[in-house]
Amino acid sequence: MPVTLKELAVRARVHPSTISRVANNDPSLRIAPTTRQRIETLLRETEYRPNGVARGLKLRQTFALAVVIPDITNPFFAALFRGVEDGASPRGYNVLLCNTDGSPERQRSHLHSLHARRVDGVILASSVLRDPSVRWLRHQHIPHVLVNRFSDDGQDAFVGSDDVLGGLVATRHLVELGHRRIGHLAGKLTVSTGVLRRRGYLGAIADSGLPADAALIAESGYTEEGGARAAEQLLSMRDRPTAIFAVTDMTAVGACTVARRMGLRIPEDVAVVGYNDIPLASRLVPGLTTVHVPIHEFGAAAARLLMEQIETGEASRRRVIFNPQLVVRGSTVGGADAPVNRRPAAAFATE
Amino acid sequence: MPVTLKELAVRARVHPSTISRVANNDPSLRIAPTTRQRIETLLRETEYRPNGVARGLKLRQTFALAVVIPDITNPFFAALFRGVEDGASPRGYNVLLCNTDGSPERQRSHLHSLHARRVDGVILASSVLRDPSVRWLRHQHIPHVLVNRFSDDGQDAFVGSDDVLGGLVATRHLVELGHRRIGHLAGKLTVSTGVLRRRGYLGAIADSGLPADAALIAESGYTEEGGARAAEQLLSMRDRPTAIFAVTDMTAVGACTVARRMGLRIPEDVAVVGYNDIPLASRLVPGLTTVHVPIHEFGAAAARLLMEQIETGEASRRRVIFNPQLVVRGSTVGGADAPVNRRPAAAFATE
DNA sequence: CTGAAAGCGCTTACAG
DNA sequence: CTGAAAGCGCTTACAG
Repeated sequence: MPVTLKELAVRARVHPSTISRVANNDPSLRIAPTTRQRIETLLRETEYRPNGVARGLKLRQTFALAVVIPDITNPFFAALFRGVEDGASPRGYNVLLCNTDGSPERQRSHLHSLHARRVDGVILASSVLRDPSVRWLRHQHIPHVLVNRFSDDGQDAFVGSDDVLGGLVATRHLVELGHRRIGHLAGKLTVSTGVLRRRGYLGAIADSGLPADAALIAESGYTEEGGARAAEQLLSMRDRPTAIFAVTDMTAVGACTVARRMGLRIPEDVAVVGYNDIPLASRLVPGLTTVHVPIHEFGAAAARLLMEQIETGEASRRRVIFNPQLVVRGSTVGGADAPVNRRPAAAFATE
Repeated sequence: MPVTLKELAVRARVHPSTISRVANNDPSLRIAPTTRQRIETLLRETEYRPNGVARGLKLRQTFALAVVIPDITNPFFAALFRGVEDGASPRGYNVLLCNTDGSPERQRSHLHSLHARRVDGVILASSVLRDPSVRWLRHQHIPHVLVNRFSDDGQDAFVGSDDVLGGLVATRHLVELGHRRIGHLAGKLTVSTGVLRRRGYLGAIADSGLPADAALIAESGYTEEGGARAAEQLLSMRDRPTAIFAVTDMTAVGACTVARRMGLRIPEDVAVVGYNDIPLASRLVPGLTTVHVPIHEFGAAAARLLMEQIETGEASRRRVIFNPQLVVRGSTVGGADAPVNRRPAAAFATE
């Protein structure tokens, strides 16, 4: 059992409160230098560290944050988590990690458990539109920040990218390469990224004067498997698309696998664009053209926004929106994977 | 502010302890059915959930575990974490995640912080041999399990693979393919996996009757960059190796990148074997031959071993050692990546 | 059958 | 200059 204030008090022949004050460097404490000396030595000898649980009960602050995501084995969320920890850890917070696998029920149950644990705040990257769990967070006055996906527009602190713009530049890139039939592996209409990236796609098609064709949109969800399934559907059409914009890199990976299995060459027979620029994207052969977003920065910015709420005690609706940037690789332009590695330009943040 | 026992007691006109007993389904409680009814309704209406911090203080159990790893963006550790959470979450534990980036100082500081927080136990995957932090965990009687790497042989609960055997089968595979000069990207001698996999490599070389050549061993550490650097050194030799066994998949990835940049074909000019079989390994082109270990199971087994210690209150030195299994892909055998093997990997990843 | 009390280990406003 | 007390929100052995 670690040493307690009470035990130290006995050994130093002072009151426990005095030990506490010395340990916490209470500036209002006037104390005989010799007594302070004695206590400080004792503190060092015993390596005293206040019991965080008792401290948390008294102070009503646990210095624990939580990150709730679909799945940490997706590289996107791993990078996001690092951003959060790198932002929060230097300021004394520890971070809990909860995976939902996209299940609203698991999300709900995790949030209840985190609330019972009195975490100081929650970063949520798994929300859907009009998410009951997010509304519950607001109702409970639990400091929270949504990342990547929002729930009710403008109602919560949020960090993400301009998904309409991202969908637009991705699709416009394909238009400019001369593609006339461009398919879209679409996210769900219940998720903000799904709705907005699709809107960007449709906008670019409209701008280009190409005919809109609903048959070119296949809902893939956000999994590699879903991407494979939806791509198979598009690529089996009589008049199949020569290019595909996928709502995420993982769905794009599924599409590439299927294309290859169908004997189609990338990019000659079908060009593919993803979204997020996860580390995997540049390692594929050919490299995956994708919309770069600063994932690590998402996490760090979310941590900042969250700690700000915790420290001021006020809920915030601040939004940090990063500018997405197209990164061209071999999956759309043959030879773009030249050995010389191109670095994505720094993204611009608006706060 | 969430509702407390005291407030509920006032509303139900009973003593707080009675509410607590009803909420916890205390079997020794004899209570008038009508009173119980009244209390249960109140509990439901208010969605009462006991304050976990207060509960933790009283019960001396926080139902929080911690996972300490070098870096969650390494797919190996992401899969490991999932295993832990999947094992611990159904039993009511939440899991904290701490990244050390391989720094002993960060590891130490994280462990101190976790101890102050009174986590019920720690799963540590970043230990070195004779690790002072691990000794500190033992000294503090903090339930802990080491994963993948051990510190002092047999002194702690441990989950891992037979690293000597793994190094042996990987290297023997290259010998059997006819390679006579086989290089090794070696882990550090301060880390158990580094020492043991190297021992397996040396054993296979000795068994085959090939001459041992110290120049064929280059220390890479465990990063992709380290792998690239060390591989460049080996592949620049006059009498360069025709095959390389890398201590982990990530270092193997670094080696492949360098080989390609030097104009060497894989596997024709240089064959490469990794270790761990991270999800990335099967997606590379060519696929990476590697030593498969059940990463998710590592995490789940570690969680089991840890919860066992927590629940019995006794430290354990139990060891769970998995058998490594060679997986042959295109990085050592041309054509091993035949399309027929190329099902999309089972993916539960969402973005 | 239910209540009153002690105590987990802290912090801090108040006394003296 | 330091101590004594209250209280954060629970649980549980003990009383009645």
